[in-house]
Amino acid sequence: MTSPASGRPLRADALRNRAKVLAAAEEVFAVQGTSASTEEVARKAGVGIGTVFRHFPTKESLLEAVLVALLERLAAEARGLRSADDPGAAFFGFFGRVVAQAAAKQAVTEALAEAGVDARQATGRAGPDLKAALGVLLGRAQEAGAVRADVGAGEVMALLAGMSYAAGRAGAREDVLRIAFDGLRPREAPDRPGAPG
Amino acid sequence: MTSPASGRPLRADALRNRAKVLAAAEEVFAVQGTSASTEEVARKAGVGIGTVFRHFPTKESLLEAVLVALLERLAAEARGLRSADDPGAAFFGFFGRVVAQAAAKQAVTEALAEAGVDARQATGRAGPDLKAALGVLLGRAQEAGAVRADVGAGEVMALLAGMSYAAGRAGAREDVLRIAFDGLRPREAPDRPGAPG
Amino acid sequence: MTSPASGRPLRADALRNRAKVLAAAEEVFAVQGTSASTEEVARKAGVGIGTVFRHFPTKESLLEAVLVALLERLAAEARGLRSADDPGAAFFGFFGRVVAQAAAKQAVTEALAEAGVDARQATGRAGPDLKAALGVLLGRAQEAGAVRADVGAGEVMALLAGMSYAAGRAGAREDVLRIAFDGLRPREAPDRPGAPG
Amino acid sequence: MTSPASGRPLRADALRNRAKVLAAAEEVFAVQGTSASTEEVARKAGVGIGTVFRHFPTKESLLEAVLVALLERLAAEARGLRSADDPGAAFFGFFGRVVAQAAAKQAVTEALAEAGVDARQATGRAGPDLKAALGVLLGRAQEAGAVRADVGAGEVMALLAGMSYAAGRAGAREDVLRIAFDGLRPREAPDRPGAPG
DNA sequence: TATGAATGAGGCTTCATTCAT
DNA sequence: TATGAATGAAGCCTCATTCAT
Repeated sequence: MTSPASGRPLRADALRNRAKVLAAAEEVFAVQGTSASTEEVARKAGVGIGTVFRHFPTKESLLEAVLVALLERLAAEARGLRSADDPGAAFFGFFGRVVAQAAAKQAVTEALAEAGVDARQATGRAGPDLKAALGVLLGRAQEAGAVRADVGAGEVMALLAGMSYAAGRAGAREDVLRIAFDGLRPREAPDRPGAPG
Repeated sequence: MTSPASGRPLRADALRNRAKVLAAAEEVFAVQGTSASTEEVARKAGVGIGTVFRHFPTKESLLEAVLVALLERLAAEARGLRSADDPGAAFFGFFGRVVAQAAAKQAVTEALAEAGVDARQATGRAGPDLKAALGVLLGRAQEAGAVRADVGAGEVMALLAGMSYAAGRAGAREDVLRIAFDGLRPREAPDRPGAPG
Repeated sequence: MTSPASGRPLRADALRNRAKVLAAAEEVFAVQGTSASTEEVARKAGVGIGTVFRHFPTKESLLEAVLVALLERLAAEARGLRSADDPGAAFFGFFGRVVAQAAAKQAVTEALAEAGVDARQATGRAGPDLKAALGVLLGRAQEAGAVRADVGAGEVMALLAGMSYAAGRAGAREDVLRIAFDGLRPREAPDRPGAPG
Repeated sequence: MTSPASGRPLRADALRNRAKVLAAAEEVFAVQGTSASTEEVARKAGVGIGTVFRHFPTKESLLEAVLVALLERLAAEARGLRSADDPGAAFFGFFGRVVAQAAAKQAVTEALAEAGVDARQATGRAGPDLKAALGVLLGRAQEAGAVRADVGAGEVMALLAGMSYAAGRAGAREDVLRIAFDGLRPREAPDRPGAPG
């Protein structure tokens, strides 16, 4: 997602501008919600409004780019945990960090929801990419017995979106996450200290 | 919520119009989101734009009224289940129906979120009312051993909002609810180290 | 100006309502300017908006009625001074009181201006009536040598409107009136008792 | 007053548009009063409504700009007469021309009134500037014995506003001005071409 | 006749998008 | 390519006026 739809690679300065705009948009939308004006984004980025529209021909496309960037970052983080020592901790840790981020940036929640809506469309490859990376974490956690076997990546994505929403709007956080985590754990309490023989 | 803020009760025809507007708003906001125009609401209600503003002097006040109406309806339903035979079924059934509604009406989710944000403010008494009614269902379900004892109404509200969001946006539904419900049920092995972090 | 244009005399209660509306309009327009809403007038009068429009079919007609009432009152006061002992004092005193009133009620200035615009039209008989009454005061003051002989009632009306405006908007009052009064006095008789007040 | 509040000077074409809008506003407000619509101003200026709001973010700010422009023009004219040969003629001539202008442009009267209301606030520096320039003309005319010594610039401003109002609304003009001028002249030197012999 | 609810034109303002500089 | 001025559709809201109760 670093070149324009047209194909041709951007000049270095144009690329830099694109990045500035994207960063500004991320922050502005995070703070003011997605109804913030494009002008505001331009101001924050220190470029003219025309430059914003040159890189993102539509406000919607700008919004999409922000969501894609967020999803890509999450996917990258998930991929980095692919071979963590403790698969359960990796999975739950990742889940928790995403929700914490979402509490601060509404756009994260939207990105997750968007990605969940069938995991294609607007966000292009980013949704499926995240889902795949999350699927790997999930699989390993399931193999390790830390997560019940009968849930799939799709459900976890949805749960993630829901918890992110709850974290951002409704005042809860840890308490609600605890419920979701317990719901994700194996019912039988497989091999965990403290369970019956 | 059937008389205007000003005082004196409305004439029968005015009351009818108020209801028409409210119903139209509910539907319009459900379908198009809360950014739908007031004009659209008026059109759907079959009244002039002036009539909408006579009853709800601000778009915000109209939105609030819609949310309050939704919350009141949910609270009423919850209160109706106060003495249901099977407290567990009552609680989980209610939870599930709310989420199902939310899948169709985005406004329900917003109402829940709004209500959760400390349960006062914009939605007035409606938020706390729902929380209280839900608390009763929860308490009985807990007494009956159908729900774990260490969760409160606030967390359930937040979970409800999150699940509603997930249901409406991310494509899931029953599968995700299953996880949440399992998380709410008492563990077979009550005390167990390892909470989310 | 106590019966409707239609002819038929009003019932006692209707007449009372008309008066209430007129009084309310006078006060509301005085305080908020002529852009105050008709609804506000109805509220102040304690009647329904429909009643206001029954008596004054147009906002403009209501405004006119207010102006006419003011002019009639001024004309009546002027007529009451017709045979005052000191014609000069009567003339200047009247002038000063009108200006003082105008400082508080913007509508007075508008009434005078309206009346001056040819002294007919909108305000009907009221403009000419005031002009005539003022003319009498002026004539006697001129005969008594208190006012220069080469000014007519029309010019005095215009001067009155101008001073009223100045008094209401620009911060002046007595100082400016003094200039106008000196301008009205005969050149030949420099010092003379009776200053503005 | 040729650059926007924001800072940086406007591009040539933008400056031209700003001027067009201002001129149009001046004319529209002159003819229809200050309640004329912004849309009308845009139409008259031959620009889109958005352009008007880009230069003047509020209707009030547009109105203010018009008043300021008028006051500045008057102040400039007054300053140009600072060293006129005949101070009396300069003073009275200026006074008369202002009133004549006001007869055509209602906005002039409002500008003067606004400026008189303490000579600050809305019109910023423009009010005091005019008052100062007028004060110079007045002072020289007083030194030359053409104007009585016991009036100040404030009173003259107020008188100017009043006469402007009278000229625009009440039908008078020269006759009324004559009264005001006589009121301004020194009492002691009734008929006077050029001063004492 | 009185009431006040209903109406809708019209006003102000915002903002995504286009285009001349 | 970058800039930011210009555009105008569209949104919210007010208010004079009409009309059913």
